[in-house]
Amino acid sequence: MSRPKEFNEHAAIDKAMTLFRLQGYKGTSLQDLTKVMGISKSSFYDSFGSKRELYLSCLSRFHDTKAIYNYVDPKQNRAAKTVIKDIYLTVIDSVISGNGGCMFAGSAMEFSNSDANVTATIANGISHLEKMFQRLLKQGKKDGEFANNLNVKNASKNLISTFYGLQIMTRTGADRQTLLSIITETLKALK
Amino acid sequence: MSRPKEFNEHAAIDKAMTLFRLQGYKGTSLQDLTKVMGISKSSFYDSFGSKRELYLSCLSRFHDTKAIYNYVDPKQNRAAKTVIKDIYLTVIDSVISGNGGCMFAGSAMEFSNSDANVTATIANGISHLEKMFQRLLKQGKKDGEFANNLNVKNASKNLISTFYGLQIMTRTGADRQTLLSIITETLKALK
DNA sequence: CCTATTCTGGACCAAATGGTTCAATAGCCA
DNA sequence: TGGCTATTGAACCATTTGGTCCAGAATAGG
Repeated sequence: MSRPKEFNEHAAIDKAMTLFRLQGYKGTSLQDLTKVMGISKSSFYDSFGSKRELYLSCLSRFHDTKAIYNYVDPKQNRAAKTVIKDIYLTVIDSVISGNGGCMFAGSAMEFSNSDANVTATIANGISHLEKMFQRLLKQGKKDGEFANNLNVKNASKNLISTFYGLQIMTRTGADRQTLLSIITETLKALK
Repeated sequence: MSRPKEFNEHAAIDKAMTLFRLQGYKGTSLQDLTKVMGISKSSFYDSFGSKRELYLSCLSRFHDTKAIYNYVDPKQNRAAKTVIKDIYLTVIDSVISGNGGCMFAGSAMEFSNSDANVTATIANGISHLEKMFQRLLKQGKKDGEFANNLNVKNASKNLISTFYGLQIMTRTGADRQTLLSIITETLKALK
C-alpha cells in the first residue's frame, strides 16, 4: 500500500547544500531551492520543515558526507605531506569549480554574529578537521617527515588556519602559483 | 544661501560599512541602513544612489580608511615581528568585538561567485595587504629577525593566508590561546 | 523677506520573500 | 476496486524587499 517516495531525500539535500554553499543562506530563495531539488513547495515543507531546518540539515549532512575528513583514509598509508597537500588542493578546487569549498567557512561568515546554534555545529566540525590533521601529523612524525619536536596540537591549528586562509585567497582571485606557494611554505614549517 | 548638509557623508558611510561587515550585503536591509545612518529613505537615495552603490562605496572607503594597511606606519621602526603580531591581534579583535574583521573577507565570501566587479576591488585591496607584509618582511630580514634566505614574496602570501585564516577561526569560535598559537607558529616559520 | 538647497515623512510601487492550505491526482498494495 | 500515501499545483497569506516621488518644512545667505 501507499505510494513510494519519489525523490531521494539525501540527493535533494545534497542539491540544496550546493546552492547554500555557493550563494549562502540569505542568497538562496525558496524558488531556487525547490527548482534545483526538483520538488514542489508543498513537498518541500512536508519533507524539510522550513528553509532554516533544511539549512541545518545541509550543515549536518555536509559534516557527515562532504567534509574533507570523510575522504582521508588513514589505512592508505600515503605520506602525510602528500595527503595534506591533496586536502588543500581538493578544497581549492572545490572553490574554483563552483562547489563552494568547505561549508563551515561560508556558514561561519554568515552566521557567527547571529546564530550560536550554527556556530556550535561548525565548531564541532572543526574539531573533526583538527583530529584529522593531528592524525596526519603524528603519522608524519613517526615516518620522519616532520621534526621530532613538532608540537602536533599547535601545528594542527595552523593547518586549519591555512585550510581556511587558502579558501578565502582563492575567492579573492589568487592564482594557482600563489596558492601552491602557500601550501609549500606551510608544509615547510613542519620540518 | 541654501541649507547645509546635515549629516556627514563619510560618517554615514562608515556606519553603513559596519552593518555590511557584520551582516553581509543580503543580510542588511534598507531599513537597517537608514536607521543606523540616521537619514531618511529619500536622503539615502539622493546621496548614495542605491544599496548596491553604497556597498561599493563602503568597500572603497574600507580600502581607504579602515583596512589594516592604513595603520601600519613604516617610520615607527618597531620590530617587524611585533607589528605583524599586532596586525593579527587587531583583526582578531575586530571580529570578536563585532566589527566584522576585514571587509574583503566577507565580501569575497558573499560575491566571489557572482560579482566580478567586487572581486576585482578586493583583489586590489589584497595587493596592498601584500605590499605591507613585504615591507615588514624586508625590514625584519635587514634587522636580523628573519632568515637571510627568506623568500619575501612567498612568505607574504602566507602571512595573508594566516590573516584570513585567523578570522575564520575566530568566527568558528576558536579560543584566544588557539589564535595566539597560530600567530606564534606563523612567525616561527619566518625564522 | 526671498530664494536656494537640504531633508523629511509618507504615500506608493511592483516584486519577491518565506510560509500555509487544500483539493486533485498518481502510484502502490491488498 | 478500494484504500493508503506521496506529490502536485495553485490559490492565498502577510511581510519585506529595494526603489520612486513629492509636498512641505527646515535652514542658511543675500
